[in-house]
Amino acid sequence: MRNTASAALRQKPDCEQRPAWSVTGNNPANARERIITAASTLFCHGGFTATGIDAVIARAGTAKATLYNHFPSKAALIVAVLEAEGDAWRKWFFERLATLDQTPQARLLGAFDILYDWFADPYFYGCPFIKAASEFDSKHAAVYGTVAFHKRHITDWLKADLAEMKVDDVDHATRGFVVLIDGAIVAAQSSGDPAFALNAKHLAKVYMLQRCKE
Amino acid sequence: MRNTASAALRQKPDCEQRPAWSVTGNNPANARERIITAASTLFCHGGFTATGIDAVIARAGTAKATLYNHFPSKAALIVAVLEAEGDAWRKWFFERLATLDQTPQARLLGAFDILYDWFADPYFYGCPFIKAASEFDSKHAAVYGTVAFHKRHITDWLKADLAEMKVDDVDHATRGFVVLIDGAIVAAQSSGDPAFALNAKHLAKVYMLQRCKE
DNA sequence: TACGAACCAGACAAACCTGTCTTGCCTTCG
DNA sequence: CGAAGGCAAGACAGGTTTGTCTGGTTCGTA
Repeated sequence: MRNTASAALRQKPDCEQRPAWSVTGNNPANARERIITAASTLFCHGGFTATGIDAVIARAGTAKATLYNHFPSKAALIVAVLEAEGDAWRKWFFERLATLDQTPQARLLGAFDILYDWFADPYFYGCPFIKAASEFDSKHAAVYGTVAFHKRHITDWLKADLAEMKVDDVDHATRGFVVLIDGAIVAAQSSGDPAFALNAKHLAKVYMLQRCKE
Repeated sequence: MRNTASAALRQKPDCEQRPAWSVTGNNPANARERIITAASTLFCHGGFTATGIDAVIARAGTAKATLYNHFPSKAALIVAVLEAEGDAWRKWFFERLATLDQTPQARLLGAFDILYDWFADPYFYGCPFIKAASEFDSKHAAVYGTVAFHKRHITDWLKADLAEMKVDDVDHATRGFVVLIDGAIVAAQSSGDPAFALNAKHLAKVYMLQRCKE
């Protein structure tokens, strides 16, 4: 194997750090959380398949047996990572959302400012669920279950706010906001420019001016 | 290795087919094209890293030496696949775009109908460039070069049409359309519902009504 | 102190992955 | 005809991956 070009496809595990919104950033005594934290960082930066178990335990500082004591397989670890990432992200996002003005308009527009802060984090790595849906086929039911669960949370929130605004067609409007949010995430991640959140916000504002009854 | 749960992370290579827009769908005598075609299908469905060289040559019906005669490494094959996918997709997209009315408004809105047809293809697997940008770190320069090249084509087209429309701020408007297109792709792919193209189209229409000078 | 749970370290097996090389078939062209 | 080149088939090497197992250490509690 003299051809070493494939080494360019593997990542160096040292430089990745946890983003600010993550709860499990510091080193807790609990081995399970250390594994989840290390795996989240490595999976989300280097890819789920490309990152090996050995890299995870090296970063977590645990034994391999400990990992397989907590998770029956790498596939189960991936699902657990996605669940933990979703929990932490939603906690961060909805807590920040709760500090905004109590009108649905203010929340819907302010959400894009929160997205901006997410994108501007120096350790921003994109949305783990979009990554997982990109990397795995839809046949992987467990992975796609976590994707659907997260997306359901977002759409439930959007629907509630849009219904409160008495918008014409709540479902239609919700799907429009899903497009704006997903698009902002992908554009910001693939370009590295967090300002796409503000472009999405502007589209949302124009939409709300034209669509809102009151 | 009695624990076989990780088998759930690998794909069955038989069921994937080429989408309708693909040019290299049929089996040409040329070995290089057969490899590109097979690799495109397998990579885009099963993931770039998770798909092995053996699966590619088995589907292409070639020898391993033939593959390494045409491509120096798997990393080079991935780049070649992305370039071929981009060429074929842009050819399909812009040829369909050319059949639309010759006003920039008609082209910009009609583009979302073309996206709808793309999403509705039974073998739609999302955007290879979004997949690649999700799976690989931005440190992989060759991969990210193809992503930037493709994105540049799209933004150049958007900018030309928006400038022709004499929209207020062409760059700002272009970024808004990038959000709409990326969002429609991701929402449609992760949900399997092509109608997100029409939600994006509606947002574009509202935006153009409010923003266009004439 | 004794005990047990949790954990670290690392050897190990079996499979798989990338990349190289050999052999031989078949086509094409001088 | 004969040489050459493209290609299929597949063995092979070296490394990596997931997952298991053993042995020893630490820590909390009775």
